[in-house]
Amino acid sequence: MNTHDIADQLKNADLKVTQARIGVLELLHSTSTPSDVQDILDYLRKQDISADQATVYRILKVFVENDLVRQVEFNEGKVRYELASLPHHHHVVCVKCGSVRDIEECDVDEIAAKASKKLSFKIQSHNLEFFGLCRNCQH
Amino acid sequence: MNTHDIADQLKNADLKVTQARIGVLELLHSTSTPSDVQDILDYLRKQDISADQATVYRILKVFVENDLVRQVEFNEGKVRYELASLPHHHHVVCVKCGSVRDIEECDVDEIAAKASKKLSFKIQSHNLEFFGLCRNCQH
DNA sequence: TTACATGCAAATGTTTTGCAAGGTT
DNA sequence: AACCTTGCAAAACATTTGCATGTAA
Repeated sequence: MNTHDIADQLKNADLKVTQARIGVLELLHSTSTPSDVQDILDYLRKQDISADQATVYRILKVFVENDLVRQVEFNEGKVRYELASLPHHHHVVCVKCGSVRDIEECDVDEIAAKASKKLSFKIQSHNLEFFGLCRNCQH
Repeated sequence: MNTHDIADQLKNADLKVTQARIGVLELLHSTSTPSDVQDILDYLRKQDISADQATVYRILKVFVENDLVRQVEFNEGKVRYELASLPHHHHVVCVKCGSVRDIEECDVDEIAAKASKKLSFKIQSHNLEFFGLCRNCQH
C-alpha cells in the first residue's frame, strides 16, 4: 500500500488528506501488532512529520468513527489501534514479554448471533484476545 | 457471600484480611458489571472504609496475581475488574449507554486449543467482549 | 515482633479539551 | 473563502512509586 492508495482511502471516507493522517495509516499498514499512541508518535517523528499527541488522538477518533481503524486492548489500561480493513482475526498476547501473534480462525459469530437474539442487542463488533506464554517465555 | 466467607477467601490465598480487601471483594460479589477503580473507591467511601487509590490499585494487583479477580476492558482506556470465581462468561457492551450484559455460552476453548498448538503458546485465559446497541439505544 | 498493608504525596502515563492559527478543498 | 485540521497548553483521568506509618498474624 503506497502513499497514493492511502490518500484514496482517506478521500473515500470524505476525510481531508494530511501528512499526519497518511503517516498514521502507513504505520498501521506496515505492522501486524496493533499500535498504541506512543508507537504512532515515535513513527511520525522518525518520518519527520511529528504530529502533536492531541492530533494523533483526534485522528484516531475520526478513523474509528469512519471504520478505518479498530480499537483493541491487551489489559494494559490503554487502547491500541489496528486497520479495520485487516481480515477478521484475534490476538494471542504473551503476558511475560508482550509479543503478539494473530489467530485467523474465528467461530465467534455463532455466539454473537445467539446472544444478539437472546438479549435484543444489535451486536456490531467483538474483541477476542488470548493471554498466555509464548514459546520462549514458557521456560 | 458474607464477610466471614470473604475473609476465608483471603485466608485461602494466604493474604492478610483487611477492611479494604474485604470491601473490594464485597463490591465485586455484589455486582455483575465489572467495576473500575473509581467504582471501587466510591463503594468503599460509602462503606466508611475509604481506602486510598494507591491501596486499591495494590489490592487489585495482588488479587490478579492470586487469581481472585480478572481484568476486563471495554475499549475505554482503563481496566475493569471482576471476580475470577464467576462462571466463565463474556460481555455485551452497549456503545451508546454503556450498559453491560453477560453471555454464558462460550465455545472459545476450541479456538484456543487450535491456536495454542499452532503457535506453541501456552494460553492461560482469554477476553471476549461484544460491542453494539442495547434494545433501548437502537431507536 | 515481624512482615506485610496502607496513606500520603508526588510522579508518570493516557486521554481530552479550548482556542487560536494553519492547511485542504 | 469556508471548513476542517492542527499545535500548543492545560486539564482531566488512570496508574505507579517511595517512604514513613500502621496493623494483621
